[in-house]
Amino acid sequence: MREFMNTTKALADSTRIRVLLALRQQELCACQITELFGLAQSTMSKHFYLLKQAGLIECRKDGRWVYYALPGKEASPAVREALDWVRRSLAD
Amino acid sequence: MREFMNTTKALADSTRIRVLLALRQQELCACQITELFGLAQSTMSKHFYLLKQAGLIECRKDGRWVYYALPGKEASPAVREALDWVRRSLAD
DNA sequence: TGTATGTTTCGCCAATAGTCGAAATATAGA
DNA sequence: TCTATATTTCGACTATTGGCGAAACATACA
Repeated sequence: MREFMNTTKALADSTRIRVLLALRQQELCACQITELFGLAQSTMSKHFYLLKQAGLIECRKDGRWVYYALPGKEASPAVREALDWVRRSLAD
Repeated sequence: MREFMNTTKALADSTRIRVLLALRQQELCACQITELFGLAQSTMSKHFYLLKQAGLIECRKDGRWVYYALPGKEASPAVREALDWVRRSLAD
């Protein structure tokens, strides 16, 4: 329950949902997503943190850059179900 | 997207999730749920409103009482998917 | 080592959301 | 009609959250 609420709260913001949608095709650098959204770096960093906290994205550090992506096969069933639900609901 | 965010926001509160869980077996009167949760009537009324707004519950008025229940077959696919996701995630 | 650049952390502020009590509304029954 | 009870609406308060800029941190490169 605790973990589930963590997930629902992570999904209850349109900026964070848009991040998940942006990552559907390929991983992206934090700066690319930030540029894309036109919000402050610090603001986006907080959104990334919340999504990561919930397991909905994962990150990979490469030099100065941090790349974010949707989790792969290793994701927990709960995370996979959540992401599947988002995908199905916003298939357009 | 707009409607989807409405749903995620409705799901992003543990009291409202608990309402959905309480209704899994059978419909309940507003006063029963309120009694069960120990919150003010006005507080619960607002929670019911938000859940109803999102289509996640429906209500039936009988005299002085209002009965709430999960939506039946007539629910939209979006609503059904959301409720299924909650059910699967909190199956314990 | 020093500088430039990408990212996160930290305060702070404004907007949103959860909570309550009181008042208003609706309905059953005396 | 009057009273009791169930519910909703309203106004206020508080907690949480999204937003920003500045400062701190990390890393590549001159």
